[in-house]
Amino acid sequence: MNTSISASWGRHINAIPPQSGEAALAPTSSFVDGQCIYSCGERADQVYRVEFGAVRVYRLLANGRRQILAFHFGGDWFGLQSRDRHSLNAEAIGVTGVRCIGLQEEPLCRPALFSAVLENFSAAQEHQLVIGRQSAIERVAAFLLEMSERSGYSRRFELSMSRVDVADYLALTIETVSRSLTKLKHRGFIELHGARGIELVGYRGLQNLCL
Amino acid sequence: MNTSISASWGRHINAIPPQSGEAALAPTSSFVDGQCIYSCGERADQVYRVEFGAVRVYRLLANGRRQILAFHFGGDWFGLQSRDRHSLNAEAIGVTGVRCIGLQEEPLCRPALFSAVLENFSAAQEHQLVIGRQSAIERVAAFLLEMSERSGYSRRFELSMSRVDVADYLALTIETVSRSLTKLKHRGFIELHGARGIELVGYRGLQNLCL
DNA sequence: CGTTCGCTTGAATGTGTTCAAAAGAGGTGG
DNA sequence: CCACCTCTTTTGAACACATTCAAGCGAACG
Repeated sequence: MNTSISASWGRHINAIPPQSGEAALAPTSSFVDGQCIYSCGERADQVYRVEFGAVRVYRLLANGRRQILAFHFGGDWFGLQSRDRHSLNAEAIGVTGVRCIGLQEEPLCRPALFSAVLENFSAAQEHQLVIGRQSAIERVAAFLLEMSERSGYSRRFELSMSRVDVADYLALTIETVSRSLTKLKHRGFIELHGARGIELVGYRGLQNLCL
Repeated sequence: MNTSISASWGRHINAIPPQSGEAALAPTSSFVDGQCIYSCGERADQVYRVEFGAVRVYRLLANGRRQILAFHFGGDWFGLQSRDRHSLNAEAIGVTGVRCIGLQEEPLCRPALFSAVLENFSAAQEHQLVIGRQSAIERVAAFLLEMSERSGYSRRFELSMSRVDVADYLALTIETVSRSLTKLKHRGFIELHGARGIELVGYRGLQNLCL
């Protein structure tokens, strides 16, 4: 159920009701794969933090194309907007737990939020560089390094997202992503274990590709 | 002196010394065209606000390519980083006045700064979309609309930057930018007045191109 | 065992890049 | 004021890279 551009879920189907005390201030909602966390046009009166699983933040264009602006994993804050309405969509990737915090309860200028935005901003800039000035194989290499870093710099890890997601994140097609992965394998930089399993053999080599 | 990737200026050559009172807290420095405001690796202990002129924020890649991440104009804040050192470069475009504010004097979480970062973040995301999922002519159209908006939605305006800057902002080559402008002219969307003068004839048409 | 879905591979096409040259614009000096 | 120079921009033709369309493969599931 990953090809959920057209078949999108409603909001908060499985939302865990807020409990008394601490949980009321920061309730955790659970989402299934492809389920919408918030969508473009809704009021942006909450910020979110990933507890487990992963989240994709994206926007759809008129021609039907999709650009994923960011992936968020455990501990990441997301959902902060400059205006009062969301201009993007957020969906769960796999079973995902998200802590929601109302902005009225939370001082907007809390240091943690501030650095969260700066972190998001920095990541967006980094990604601008990748999709702006890197070739297909370099983008895929950069992506793998980013995912490795996000999973604690592990040499072997499982991608939590499908090829479609990777392609829409890197502004490529799934075919080009697939071809680039094959090239990286043939050049001895990576080893593929099934569709999602990645092993970085030539870490240095990958880094050299990206800059 | 716009081709100043290799021939870069030193910092603060024309920096106006801080004056007593209010100016000491927020001194305004003046920069000439192409002059460096801050560069990658320097300590990021200040935030900046454009008083007049324009600023380009960019990064150079190993292969010599440049990606301009943002242009900043009068009133815009820039220079905020998540880490303590700049990961980007900032240069003046034309004669430019910049107000510098030390971060130690300024509470980092001031609402104005917070919304400035959100604004920057939002612009970066918007730009990700443009360079990720738009064709050359759509990017140029989006750029012209952005510049028009930045100059108070005027139908007729002068670009403050060269074609090289436009190209490096849109992740294209100068040739492609030039060709796209010509196409837009032939399609009756714009009128060109010299190299920098732009007149938007078909505002609606341009908007339809972008989404 | 057959179907479905996601991924990979192949061939043709198209869009943007690269290299090269010409045309404009702006500035200086005679 | 015009000629000349330089730098930017435009235009042209060949090329490269990613996309598109199409088919084949493999794993998961009923």
